[in-house]
Amino acid sequence: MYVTHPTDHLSENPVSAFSNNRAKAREARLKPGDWLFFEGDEVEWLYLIKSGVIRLTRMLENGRRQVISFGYPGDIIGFPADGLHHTDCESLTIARLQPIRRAHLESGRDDPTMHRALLQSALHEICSMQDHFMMLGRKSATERLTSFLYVLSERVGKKLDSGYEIHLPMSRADIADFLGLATETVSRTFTQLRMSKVIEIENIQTIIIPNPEMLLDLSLQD
Amino acid sequence: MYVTHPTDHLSENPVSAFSNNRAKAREARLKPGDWLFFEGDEVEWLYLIKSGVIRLTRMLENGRRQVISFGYPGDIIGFPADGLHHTDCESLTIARLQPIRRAHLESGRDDPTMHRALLQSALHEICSMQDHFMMLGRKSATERLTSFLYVLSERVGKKLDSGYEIHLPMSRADIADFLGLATETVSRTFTQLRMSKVIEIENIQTIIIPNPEMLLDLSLQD
DNA sequence: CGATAGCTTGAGAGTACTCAAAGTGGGTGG
DNA sequence: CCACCCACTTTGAGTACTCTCAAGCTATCG
Repeated sequence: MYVTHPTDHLSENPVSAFSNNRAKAREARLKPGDWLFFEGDEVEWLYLIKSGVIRLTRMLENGRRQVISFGYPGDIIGFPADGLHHTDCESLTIARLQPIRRAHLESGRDDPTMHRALLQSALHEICSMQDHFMMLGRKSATERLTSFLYVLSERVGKKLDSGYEIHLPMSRADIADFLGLATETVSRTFTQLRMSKVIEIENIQTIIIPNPEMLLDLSLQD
Repeated sequence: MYVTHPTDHLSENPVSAFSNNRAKAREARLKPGDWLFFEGDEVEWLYLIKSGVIRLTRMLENGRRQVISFGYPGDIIGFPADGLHHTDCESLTIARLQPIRRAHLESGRDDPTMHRALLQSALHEICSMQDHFMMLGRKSATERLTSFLYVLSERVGKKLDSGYEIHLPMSRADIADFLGLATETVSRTFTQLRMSKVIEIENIQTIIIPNPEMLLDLSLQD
C-alpha cells in the first residue's frame, strides 16, 4: 500500500490467481512483531497477504528509517532484486500469508497464470511507487497525512452511516517514516485535522472520517 | 536512473539480451525536446535506451511536477500498469531507443530470454525506487544533490587523471524536481559545493568531481 | 548584438524539525 | 485488582532549513 490517489488498480485483484494454489506451501501465520525477512536475505518466497498488515522498511546507516510500504490483504510482497530482499519485513498484526515460490515469478513454465499475476503485481507496484514519489517530493505535511488517510479509507475503511472508520495498526512513528515526516509533525497534523473536524480520533488506532471529500480536498490543496 | 547508492545492480546489464533483436522494430531516434509518450497513453512498446538521456515526469493537478527518473543507456523505460503509461516522457538529448513489443513483457512464449530480461529490469526498478524513497523522505538538500552527483559519476562519469567529469543534460529545474527541492535550493547547493571545493563547475552542464570520496561522505552525512 | 530563457543570489517568511516535558494507556507484577 | 512502569503520543518552545518572491546575471540563439 502506497499512498496512491484514487485509481482503479485495485479492481484487478490478483488474489484470484492464487485461490487454487494452496498445495504449494502452507500458509504462514504471523503475530505482531514477527519478522518475515531482512534486507540482504536470499529471496526464496514471495508472499500474498491474505489477512493482516505488514510493514516493509529500509534503514539508512545513521539510523534514519524509511517505511517503504504497508502491505494489506491482496498485496504481494517480497519481490527480489538480484535474488535478494532489499527491505526488512515485520508484521504489525496477526497475519496470514500465502507463500509463492520465487520460481513462479521468474518463469511461467509451471504456472503461467501465476507468473502473469506476479508480473502484473510488480508493474502495479512500480506505478504506485511513482505516486508515492510525488508525495514525498512535493506535498506538505497535511497533504501527506490526508492522502494517507484517504487511501486507507478507500481501500480498507469500514463504511459507516456517513463516512468511514479506519484502523491504524501502525504507530505514529511508522506513519511518519512512511510519509517522510517527524513523529511530532504527524501527531500535530492529526490534532489539527481533529480540531478542524476533518477527522475524529476515536482512539489512537481508530479514526473516523465523517466526510471523505474534505480529506480528498486537503490532500490536493494548492 | 534513480539516485541509488553504490550497488552492483548495474553489473547485470540487460542490454545483452537485446543485441540480436534488431529485427523487431526500427530503432527510434529522438532529439532534445521530443516527446515519446504521455501519461495515459496506451503502452504498445517499451524502450531500451541505447544512447542519450530520457526524462520521465509526473504532474500534480496544481502544476507541481516530479521527475520520476532519468533514463540512461541500458535502462528500459515504459513499463505499463493496466496497459497505460503513467508518466510523460521527453528526451533531453539526441537519443536512440530500441523499441520492444509490450507483448514480450507479458508473455515469454516468443522470446523467453527477452521476457526474463524485461522482468529483471522491472524488479531492479522497484529496488532503485526504494532507494529513491529514502532520499526524498529522509535526506537534506546537500545529501540529495551529492547522492545524485555521486551516482552519476559512478554510472556515466568520464574518468579523469584524478576524479570524474560528469555531463548534466538536464536543467537545474529538472534536477530540483527529481530531488524534491526548489530550483533555487539546487542552485545554492551547487554554489556551496563549489565553494567548499567538493565540485568544480566547468560550465553549467559540466561538473568536475576531484575527489569522489568527499561526495560520498556528504551524501551520507549524519 | 539584443532578446530571452535559464541560472544565481538575496532577503524574508514559513514549514517542519529538534529538544524537552507532560500526558496517556496498556501490561505486568505485587 | 490496582498501581506502577514504560513505551508511545501529544504539546510546547525555539531553531533551522528550505521555500517564495524578487532582482540581477549569464549564455545561448536568432
